[in-house]
Amino acid sequence: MDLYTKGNDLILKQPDFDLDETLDCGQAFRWVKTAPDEYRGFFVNTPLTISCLDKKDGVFKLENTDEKTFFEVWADYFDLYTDYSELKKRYSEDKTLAKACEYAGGIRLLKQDAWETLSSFIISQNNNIPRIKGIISRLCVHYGGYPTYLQLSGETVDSLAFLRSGFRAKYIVDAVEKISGGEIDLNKIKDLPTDDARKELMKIKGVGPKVADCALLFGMYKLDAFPKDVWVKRALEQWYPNGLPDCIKGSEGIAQQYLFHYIRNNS
DNA sequence: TTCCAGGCGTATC
DNA sequence: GATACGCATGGA
Repeated sequence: MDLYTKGNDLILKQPDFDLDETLDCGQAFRWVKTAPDEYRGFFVNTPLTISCLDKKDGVFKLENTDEKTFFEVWADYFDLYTDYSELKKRYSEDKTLAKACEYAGGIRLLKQDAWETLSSFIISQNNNIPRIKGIISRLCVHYGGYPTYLQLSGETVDSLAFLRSGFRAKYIVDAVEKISGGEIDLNKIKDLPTDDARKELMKIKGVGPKVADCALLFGMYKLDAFPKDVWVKRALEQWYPNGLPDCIKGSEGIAQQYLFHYIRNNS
């Protein structure tokens, strides 16, 4: 990571970072492509416009932010303190992962907000990415930003009908009730071992193993969480009938991102 | 029209 | 514990 100021812009030099592969690969749903190699989005409600000036050298322009916010928010969000070259080198001991890392070497894990991630992936179940984005967009337009669980407390299945989220509305309501009521504490869950944290999250209706693992991985940075959606299940059947390779141990979740993206775009 | 989507709750064995 | 089925919505 190398950050400097040029006029009114922040310039970031960062290898192993591709905007399309990272911001539009199904781990976050609120980044909007505003031009080729340019996205606008948020960490919760902190805005950023980011564009790539030089793909080969990994040069990015950050607008609508400042240096203080970069170090408080974005450096962590984009996981810039992790060496992805090193990670990919380790993953590439496995032949399939080597191909997946080569296919989309600019994927990074986004370290997102726990509540936004949990609620977004509740909405994601048995749903496709364009429609997930639509539901979350309607939610944010309605509240003028991504709503906290406190803002949502008091909403009902009927009052959330404008989302057109189908059967998922009742799950959102249950998550809001349990979290705003104190029955579930996301900050405490963050500090639990992954298996215990998963059990806690699954007390919420509509949160099963897959949604829980997405919240654990993307929202609580539990790297050993390994969400198994329909695509990853296909990848496991096709490439790993005898189990996952040892070279991903300790950061299974990041390897999962490469596999998810690879099989989704090559089948 | 039918099938599918970053699944899960419920019923049944 | 495993398996089968329904579920809201909308795009292909």
